[in-house]
Amino acid sequence: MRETKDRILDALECVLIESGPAAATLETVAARAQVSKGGLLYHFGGKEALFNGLLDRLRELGAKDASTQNDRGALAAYLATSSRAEDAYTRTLLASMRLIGTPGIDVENAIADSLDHWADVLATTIDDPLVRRLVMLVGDGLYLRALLGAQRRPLDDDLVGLIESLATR
Amino acid sequence: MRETKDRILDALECVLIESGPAAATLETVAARAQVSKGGLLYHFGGKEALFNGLLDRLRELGAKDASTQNDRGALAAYLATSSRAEDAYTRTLLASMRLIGTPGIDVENAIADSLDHWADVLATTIDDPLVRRLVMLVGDGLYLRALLGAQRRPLDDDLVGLIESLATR
DNA sequence: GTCTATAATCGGATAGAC
DNA sequence: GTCTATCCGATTATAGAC
Repeated sequence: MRETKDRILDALECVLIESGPAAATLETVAARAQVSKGGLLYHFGGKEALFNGLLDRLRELGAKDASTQNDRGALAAYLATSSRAEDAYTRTLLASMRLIGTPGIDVENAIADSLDHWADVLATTIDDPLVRRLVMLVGDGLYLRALLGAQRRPLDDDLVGLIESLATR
Repeated sequence: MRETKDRILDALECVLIESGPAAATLETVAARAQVSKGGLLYHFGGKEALFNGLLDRLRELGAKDASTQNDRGALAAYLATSSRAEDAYTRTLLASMRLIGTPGIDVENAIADSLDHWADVLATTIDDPLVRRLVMLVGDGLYLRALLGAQRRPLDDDLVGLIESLATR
């Protein structure tokens, strides 16, 4: 069976995305991961440690994503990722966003870093820093909509085309 | 002295923005508003009612904003608003965003409506629906950054210029 | 490494005085 | 309309068995 620690973090993501931070009690998360409260507390010393565990995973996945997609069409990849919640990275990011404002952990910085790391990836494709910032903001907007739970309608091809025409002019 | 109800909602906004939803207990909010827990509960029957009170305020301010800024340069107004947290509307919106994922109240819809109402305002300025969607997403991105607490650097004039050139082409 | 039981705390909500 | 006192349930965390 998969590492218990990972299973617990998966469970945390589920609970956060489905029911929000208030529902993410130790007991609920433990039950979802099929361990007892005590079992969970063996792996994560407390609630803060649990949440920080999620942020660690976010940083990990972010780094992996960056190295992978450096070569592919970065722009298309970025816009696609922002509007899709199926891949592990986006799931973790969305779950982490539910923790914004939790005292004692630096969610905001972890997320901002995670978003900003795309700027480096995009730099290989888009020369104009102004256009790059525009594209970043569009991506951020897509993430906000995803956070609001908007049905994840894939970005119109037309809109992608418009953005690409800017990126390559 | 200002209406107690309003003072309580002001206090709620402060607590939410400064310390997040977990810190927004009845006691903390009441203290900040300089009333007792009992006093707060006289005006809002419970926690859900309190939170819904904030969403009501959001809808109210949104409607007011819409009618006011219909005539001005809507695009510039929108982009400016998104990146500023001083005005009442943006404060309320940012505070409401901290409630995303709270069970029992429909924060997500209230916020999505609030953001979408700008689409109508922008329609008076931007004909192309594609460009309009692009501008909306940029605005959404600015709000996400504001939620993350990014120092609210005013949007570069250059970027506004780029967007305006799209809007009027 | 995982469990059960329990201690200690905190937060929401009620009742009733003023 | 506002306060204090109180109750009750939920939640975090600890202790110790297996």
